[in-house]
Amino acid sequence: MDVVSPELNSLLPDEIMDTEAIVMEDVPASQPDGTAVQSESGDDVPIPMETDTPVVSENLSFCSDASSTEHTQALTTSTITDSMLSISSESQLPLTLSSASSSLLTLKPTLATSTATTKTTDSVTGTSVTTSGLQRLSAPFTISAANHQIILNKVASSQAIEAAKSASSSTQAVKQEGQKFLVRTIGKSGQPIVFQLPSTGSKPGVGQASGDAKSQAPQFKVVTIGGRTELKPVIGSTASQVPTPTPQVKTVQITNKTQVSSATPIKFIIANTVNSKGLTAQRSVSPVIAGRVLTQNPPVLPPRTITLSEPLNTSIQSMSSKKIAISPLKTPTKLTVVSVASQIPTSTQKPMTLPVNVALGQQILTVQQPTTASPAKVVSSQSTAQNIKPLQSVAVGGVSGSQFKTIIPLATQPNVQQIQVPGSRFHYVRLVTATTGSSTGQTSGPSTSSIQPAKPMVVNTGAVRMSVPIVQAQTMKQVVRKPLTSTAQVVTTSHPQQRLIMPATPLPIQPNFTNLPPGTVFAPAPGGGNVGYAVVPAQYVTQFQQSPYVTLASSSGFPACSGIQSQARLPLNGLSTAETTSRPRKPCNCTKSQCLKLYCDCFANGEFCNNCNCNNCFNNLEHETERLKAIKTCLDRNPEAFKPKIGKGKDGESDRRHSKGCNCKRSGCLKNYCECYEAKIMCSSICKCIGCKNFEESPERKTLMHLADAAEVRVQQQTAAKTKLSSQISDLLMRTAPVISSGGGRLPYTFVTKEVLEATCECLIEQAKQAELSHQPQAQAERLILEEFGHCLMRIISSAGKAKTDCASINC
DNA sequence: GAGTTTGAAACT
DNA sequence: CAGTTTCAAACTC
Repeated sequence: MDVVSPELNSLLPDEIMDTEAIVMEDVPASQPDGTAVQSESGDDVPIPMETDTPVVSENLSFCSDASSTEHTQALTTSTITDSMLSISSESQLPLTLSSASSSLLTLKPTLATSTATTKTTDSVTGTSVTTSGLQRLSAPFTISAANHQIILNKVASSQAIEAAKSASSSTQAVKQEGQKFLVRTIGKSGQPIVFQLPSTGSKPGVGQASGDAKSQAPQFKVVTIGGRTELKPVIGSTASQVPTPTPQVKTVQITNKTQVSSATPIKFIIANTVNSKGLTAQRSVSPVIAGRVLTQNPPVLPPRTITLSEPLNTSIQSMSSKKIAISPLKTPTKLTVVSVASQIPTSTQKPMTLPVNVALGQQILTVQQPTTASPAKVVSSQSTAQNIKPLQSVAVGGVSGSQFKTIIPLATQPNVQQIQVPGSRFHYVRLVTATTGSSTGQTSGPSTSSIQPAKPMVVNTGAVRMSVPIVQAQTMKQVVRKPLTSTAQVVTTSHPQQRLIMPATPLPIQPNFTNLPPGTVFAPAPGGGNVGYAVVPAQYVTQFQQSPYVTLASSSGFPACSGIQSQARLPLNGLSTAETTSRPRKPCNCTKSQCLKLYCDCFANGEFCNNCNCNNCFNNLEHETERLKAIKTCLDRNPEAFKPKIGKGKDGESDRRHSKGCNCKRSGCLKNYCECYEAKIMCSSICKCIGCKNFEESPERKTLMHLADAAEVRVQQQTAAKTKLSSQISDLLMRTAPVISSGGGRLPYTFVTKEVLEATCECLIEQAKQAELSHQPQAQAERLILEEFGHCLMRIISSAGKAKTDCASINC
């Protein structure tokens, strides 16, 4: 993934982290204005994420400014499950699409002006749609569907509709209700898709659209990408028809733009023309597959990728070869949001507004830029949420100044906010000062934790060491990731005192919470106030919660660090917390690495050493500086160094598999040397092991499994036997003790002297030897030993009773 | 418990 | 990226 440039990153909201990639790529203005929409169906290889959280639902709210009358939106979605799509433009045409199921949605308004030129080119590597001229997105649209596709065409092109309908077996009822279009029975679930238009009804391009429709009939071609039919507009233009250079896109599997072909599922691509300078520039869109920026480089023009939050009207042309891959999300569903700005040269230059709300899974990301353009309204609806609570916030931008709406109400204390990242091993406690408490409480949404509600803590960040440089962002938002079953969260804020948790420079530390080992403290941005983020192991948070008032005033990050350095109970290598808690981590024995390299399991698991046998250990808060440096080094070497190695595999494969695969050569992957075997998973295709025997049908593996099971059974039996014996002894003591103690004598166990104990052990050992010599089964041997132990106890008790009786007689 | 084996991590 | 070295855990005796 390309590194975010500082200047671009400064414009990025922090919500972009851990979400689907959102890329806006701008092409220098050396070419006629156009829009290149790259629909791509790259490989479905999911990008490793910090969590294995599958995103079931997607919410996408896309709002862009088209202050001019020209506007083009192209929307192509695929694999949308429980998705919500909200598209809004400054041209007073907010759209809200809410769809469920895996409908393939294509929203492509035709060009509103006769000068518009759209040309679709295809190549082996991709398909691009180049739009020249300005376009207007206006209602009414023609909605047609074909194979879970919806085509919105402002022009009621009966031809296209009929063609689409004829090709579609699914029935749709397109109903226009005032400013709403209700498309029912879309897709498989029948979840209605609502295209909601602004109440003003002012659709600048309606009349014009009709004319355009006549003069320029929409041309849609059915393109099947990834086995799904996609309608791709082929819009002719009276203007200069500049052929679009064939985009050089990797992993594009669109082989035929006009014919149905089978390919991998296409990605979710939104192409939207927005207002910007240099509208004559042809804009090339780089598809992003699973967070991977696939740059299509025009033969002449360098690729340029801009962020959604970038003020396009000011800096598009000044940037070149800058890409930002926003928020790869670990999900099979790919999302690519491409926004292409175009503007009529003669139109009034208006400040670009590109508010974008992207809700992915349980997240809604909001990107907003101040604008002076006409108000835009984003209406987001989430009608298909299954496990999602009602959408808590809908960020609205596009109006002059900040016009965010629906900020998640925060129930937590303003000073301290806990962020729990699903799948992450760490909790993140946002450290704020009291002066910022009132505002930060509003803007951050730590209440996402469904497991550990935040509790008030007194945090003094003034002395917290800020070790990770973070450049202040223009907008400040927080990413709050929630478990799947939790409520969709939107954390949107424009509060200036919150900062972007994302390096503005290509820091080795990725903008990824899970990459941050515990103890990491984000430094406040220069002038950004004393707001820091401390990455704390989950255990620490738990401890903090147990002690509601914890003062973090130590320069070393946490006071009394030694006192809280108990072993963190964090999910390790894909194991659940319960698994890890039930199996305490082994203490390390590092001698040379100072426990600051991944050789050390403690360090690798993001834990402090505690009760370890290591020498010269630096993996503690006393050596925070060295530790953070080591963390940085590790992340520099491997950004995913601190991520669990065991993650979910592809569909159809085992749920758990090694992220990198093993490289075993001599162990046959049947010893704990093998990380796969150690994790109790089988080797996968990505393993590079030699002589692997750790596969499903392996007889060796089965044998080992049987042996392991047998051993486990034996352990359980022994445990049960010991428990039973203990119970029996306890009962026996309870029965005999009153009798003995009633006379004022000693209890039976007081007769267990050293000599008695040694004699008992000798008896037990002798019994074991006899059992071994007689080749008794282990279970039988254990039984005999236990019986002997019982006999010994009985003799002890009997002797004790006899001794007491004798004593009593003597006393008499 | 010492020594050996092993493979990941680190290094070149 | 490949080969080598380092390292600590796993394993054996």
